[in-house]
Amino acid sequence: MTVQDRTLHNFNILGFQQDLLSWYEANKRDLPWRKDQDPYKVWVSEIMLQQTKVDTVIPYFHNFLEKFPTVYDLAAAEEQEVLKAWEGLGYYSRARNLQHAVREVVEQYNGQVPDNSKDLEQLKGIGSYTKGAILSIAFNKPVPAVDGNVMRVFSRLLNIDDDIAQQKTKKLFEQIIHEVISHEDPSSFNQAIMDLGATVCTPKSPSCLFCPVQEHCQAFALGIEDKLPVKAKAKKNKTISYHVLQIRNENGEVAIEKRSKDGLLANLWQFPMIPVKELNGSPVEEWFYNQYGLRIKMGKKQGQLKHVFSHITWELEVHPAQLIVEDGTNHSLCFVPVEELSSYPFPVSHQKMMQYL
DNA sequence: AACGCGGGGTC
DNA sequence: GACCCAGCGTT
Repeated sequence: MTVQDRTLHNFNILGFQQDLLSWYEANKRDLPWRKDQDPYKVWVSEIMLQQTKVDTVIPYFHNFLEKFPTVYDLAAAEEQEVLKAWEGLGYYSRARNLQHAVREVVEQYNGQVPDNSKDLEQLKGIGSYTKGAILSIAFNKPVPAVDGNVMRVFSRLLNIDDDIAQQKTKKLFEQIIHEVISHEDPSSFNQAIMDLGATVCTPKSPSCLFCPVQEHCQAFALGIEDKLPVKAKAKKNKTISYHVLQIRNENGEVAIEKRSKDGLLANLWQFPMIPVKELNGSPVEEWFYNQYGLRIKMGKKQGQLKHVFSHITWELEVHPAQLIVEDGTNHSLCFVPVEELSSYPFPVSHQKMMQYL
């Protein structure tokens, strides 16, 4: 059974393309990365837009392009500079992978973003969606760019109830778009689906009465648009408690450290964090000495905050502390003046704690 | 195939 | 609270 047999047997492809594209021509959003088709700008915007709303991305996009106008500027930058420009945007591996890939483009492709699938998909951070987005938007090639929007729109259009959280469902939609995409204007086609998904065919309360492709939509005809798409529930979020120390030395400088190069918030900076679970009732000062080899005296709690990630919740209790002896031995802490903190990339949770300094 | 990976907005 | 968002890399 082919994709066409299962889903497209009664779908008016040419009529759909025409209705979609003429709606897009009249209603497309005015977005900063749509001013030209510079592949580098398209690339940066697509990485920023992964799991991130347009309104959040816009100021970051402007700032990033101002700091790193070309692949050469980004390739030459310090990673910490790039992370600083990404600070607050989340999913920081996107920034590190983007710079890694841009350096490869400079070295292997003479600074030209590849215009073919084979080369694009082996660049770090470019998966199936981003590859399709770059090829279609920047190079006008008829390649599917299937994201959450596309799966939502087409699950409703074609009444497909496969779980969109599954990998194989994304492949099904890529086959469908392969059949349906406009070869006349693939760039507008892919962007039109995204605009439609963002502004009309929304996750909740879609505006079917104003939908330019309503007459092509099976879910609307059946009155089941609010039942689609089907998506498996996410795993439950776990809570971890920490004491966070804002340690001053005799010069009033404050202690920060760089996080691991792997895992959560990789390579960002933070105030030292003590997992409450590891204390087992023993004093923080003792745990800290065993871990860092430095004597400190902890002060009274200054405040607390809760920070929710997609898969973890941090419960943070903020304490001031004083360094007793600077022994000059190896430890991972840097003592820096408070006014210099703004030059380091910090997670949002630690930015919020700076009010207690 | 499942999981780790941010942060903000909406209802 | 739960859910969503122009997903990807690792295991």
